[in-house]
Amino acid sequence: MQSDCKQCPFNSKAAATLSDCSFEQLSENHLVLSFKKGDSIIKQGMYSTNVVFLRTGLAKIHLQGPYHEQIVRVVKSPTYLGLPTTFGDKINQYSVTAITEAEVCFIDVHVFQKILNENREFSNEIIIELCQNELESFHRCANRTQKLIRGNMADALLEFADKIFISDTFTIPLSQAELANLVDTSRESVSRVLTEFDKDGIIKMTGKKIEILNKKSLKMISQNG
Amino acid sequence: MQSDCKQCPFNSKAAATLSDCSFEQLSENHLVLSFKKGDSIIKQGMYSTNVVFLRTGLAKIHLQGPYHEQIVRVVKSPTYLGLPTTFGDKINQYSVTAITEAEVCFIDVHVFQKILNENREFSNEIIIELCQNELESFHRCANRTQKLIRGNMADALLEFADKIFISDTFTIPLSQAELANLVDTSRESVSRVLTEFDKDGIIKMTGKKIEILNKKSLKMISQNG
DNA sequence: AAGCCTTTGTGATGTGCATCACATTATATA
DNA sequence: TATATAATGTGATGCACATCACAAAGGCTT
Repeated sequence: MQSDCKQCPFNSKAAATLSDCSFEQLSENHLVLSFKKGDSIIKQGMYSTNVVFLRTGLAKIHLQGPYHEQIVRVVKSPTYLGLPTTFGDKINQYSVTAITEAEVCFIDVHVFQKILNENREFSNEIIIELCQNELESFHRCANRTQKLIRGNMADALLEFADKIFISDTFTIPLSQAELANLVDTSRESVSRVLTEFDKDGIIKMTGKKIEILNKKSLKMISQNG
Repeated sequence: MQSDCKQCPFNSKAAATLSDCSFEQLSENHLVLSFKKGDSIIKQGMYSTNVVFLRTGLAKIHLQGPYHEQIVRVVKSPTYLGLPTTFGDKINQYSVTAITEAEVCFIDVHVFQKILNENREFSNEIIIELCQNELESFHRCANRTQKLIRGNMADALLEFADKIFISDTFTIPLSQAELANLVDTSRESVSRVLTEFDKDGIIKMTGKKIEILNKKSLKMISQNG
């Protein structure tokens, strides 16, 4: 399925700088697919020659660690995915899986490269995004390894509220086992910490729904133990 | 101090694609400085409008974590540093410190940006490098958090041997306290593990010099506990 | 609604490693 | 050469968290 990229409401900031000609190339050389929760969008170890643009929905970036699956981060549309594969050896070094319904554009590498070369602003935006990712990785990694579980769980909840859902009430589209892989703990610890937070009146859990009642406390926990 | 960049023997793969004109711009708009071990090249929190090219020597990329300093990784010349600062808010988000004698070129951002825009190959190379960094970060982070100390120490030693010094005998230009910040442990654990490895005949320590005697064992330890 | 599989809650137990504490050895400085 | 300072080695202790082991509850499927 093709579509007119210029009309796409999820046109990224980077894409906004493209020439009409480039838009046309994009429109004619991409594929839009729909994914259901749990569907694999990018699979670690597989060959691929597409750049992926997550148009709508949420996804998890994850990879096989030495002992268990590791969720690197949760991403929100609109965003590009799989750039390292595209510019590397074409073998996906990580997986991306939809954690909500999602629409995804697959763009052929050669087209993407061509557009990149013909649009300076666009390639600058891509570089900027990659740099931001690098910084985020650094800080995320330092935090995860230095903080205790309660701190990391607090961070995760705050990120869902402030970055992903932009709301203090949300339903995390991950099981506790997945949360554990995101926060670097065991499933059991996730359960324990969440019920602790609930008992302390910091959050309110109703089924899988979470409401943050006391953001200040969460931030305190994030900073101390 | 200026110099002719085209003659620079540490001309990166990326730079090799530059036009003569760009080389001239580079030559006229950069500064070469020498650093001694321990000197700060980039300082977290400081304003900066320079891209840094590490021409010779080794450096550590490090940042302030929530509880203690964290060494993100050790880098080897030739390599660019501080790109995220350049393309971000111009405030350094991490520090870089020389861990051996080092020569460094400071290139003005505007010149660098201009060269980037005028040389597609060059900007492609930069994108590729950033993508590789991202992948490396992912894997490094997954390993560090999942493996036990012995495994992480083994990885560190293997990296020094295979990636940094390209030799099984080397002197790590870091104190054990710094190694601890690199490997996510305590100084004491670093000491204990190293003496363990030495007693087991896996490495031979002579002062600060380390000789890897049994690389197979190190790889085993890296994979298991 | 019955049965099955997945997800979640919670106690009991064990352990890897941080932390503390101090001895010992290198390195720098006067 | 003496003296302060930093870097290392090594034991003893404690604790955060993984792991194990079930029970309970939700969500499927037929």
